[in-house]
Amino acid sequence: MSTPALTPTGRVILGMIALGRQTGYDIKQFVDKSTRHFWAASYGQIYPELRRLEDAGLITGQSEPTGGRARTVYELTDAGRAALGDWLEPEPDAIFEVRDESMLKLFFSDLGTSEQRIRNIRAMREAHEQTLAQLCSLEAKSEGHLHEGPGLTLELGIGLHRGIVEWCAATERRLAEEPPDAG
Amino acid sequence: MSTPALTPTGRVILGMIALGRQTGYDIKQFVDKSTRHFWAASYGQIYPELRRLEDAGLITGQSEPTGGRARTVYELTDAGRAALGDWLEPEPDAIFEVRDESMLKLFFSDLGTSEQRIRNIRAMREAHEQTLAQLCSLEAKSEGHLHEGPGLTLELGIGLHRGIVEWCAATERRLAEEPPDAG
DNA sequence: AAATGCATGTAAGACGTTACATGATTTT
DNA sequence: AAAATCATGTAACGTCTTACATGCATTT
Repeated sequence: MSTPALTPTGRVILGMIALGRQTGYDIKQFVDKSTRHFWAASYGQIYPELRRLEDAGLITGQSEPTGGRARTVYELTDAGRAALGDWLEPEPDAIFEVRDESMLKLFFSDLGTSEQRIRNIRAMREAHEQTLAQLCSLEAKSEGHLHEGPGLTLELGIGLHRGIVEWCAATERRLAEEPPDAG
Repeated sequence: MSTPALTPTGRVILGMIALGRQTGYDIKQFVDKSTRHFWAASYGQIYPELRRLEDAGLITGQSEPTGGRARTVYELTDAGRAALGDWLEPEPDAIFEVRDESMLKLFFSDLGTSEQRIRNIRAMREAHEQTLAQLCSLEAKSEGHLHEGPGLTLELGIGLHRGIVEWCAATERRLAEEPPDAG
């Protein structure tokens, strides 16, 4: 028999606490700086989920105010470590979901003008160039840790966004060379 | 002033009807064969959303049974064409979301063994190899339409999944060469 | 006769974001 | 004195998946 399944947000929270993140606020900040590009979380999920994880006995929280400011510090229980260890095991049906509105617009772009299609690809490229720049600035700060988990996902994320940017650039050139209405 | 905003599932439905898909069932089948890898939709969303779009005056449905089997056929109204045209315009803040559980496991993989990390990357590669194979078989069927919308998104999807597969393969080799515990 | 495909739909629950609300501490 | 940061939380709403239920038509 195995430990009960973690909810989606529970997974990232448990992992973050295992990495030493202590408060809901702390977890949120760190998620935004590290896993956001492949696994996001909002306060509206995090705080209720911390309660549920505590009720389930996977974490324990202690009130540790800073001056007059309320603050709850969490750590893993043995059950929490076990649940995290179970979840960490590879599985063939792990979640992989993409929702890309620019690609959807591109998919339907035969319904618009060819000029609109090119502008859509350009907007797409610019958005991914921004994300790429953010990821690259993170990489610069984490020199020498590229064989560790966070370094590996960062490297993969950079590769993916760079791939999209390059495909967009190449496609922009290709479409510009083509006759606008070759039926 | 502009047309009212489309819901997420409304976007793909309106576009699919514009492409000639007539029934909810038809839309679902086609989504699964074309946009699924970057924009999915389920029956539980599609049928209620068809009602809402009709109530909003963006599509009209007619009952056209096949023998004794109920069947409702939809088409766009002028308002629907206008709403679709508006949405088709590029926007810098278009939705782009990824949720990749294998990457999350990889991110936290310092908490497990290095052998587990490699198995995780292998599982990840195998999953994406499957998706890649499916996309490639679609590409084989759509020869000569690669400058049209669906061809472009298919090409991009293939590139992305191929990129992931290659990164996994390269990283598997790299990690196999490394000492298992170089602190 | 059975299996597959066509076709529609709902109900329950899980999941998620956004906006709002509050207030202390620290930095500028 | 103001702005930014630390810190917690909720309510409303939007969205989505899953599982279930039904039944005809076509193919094997």
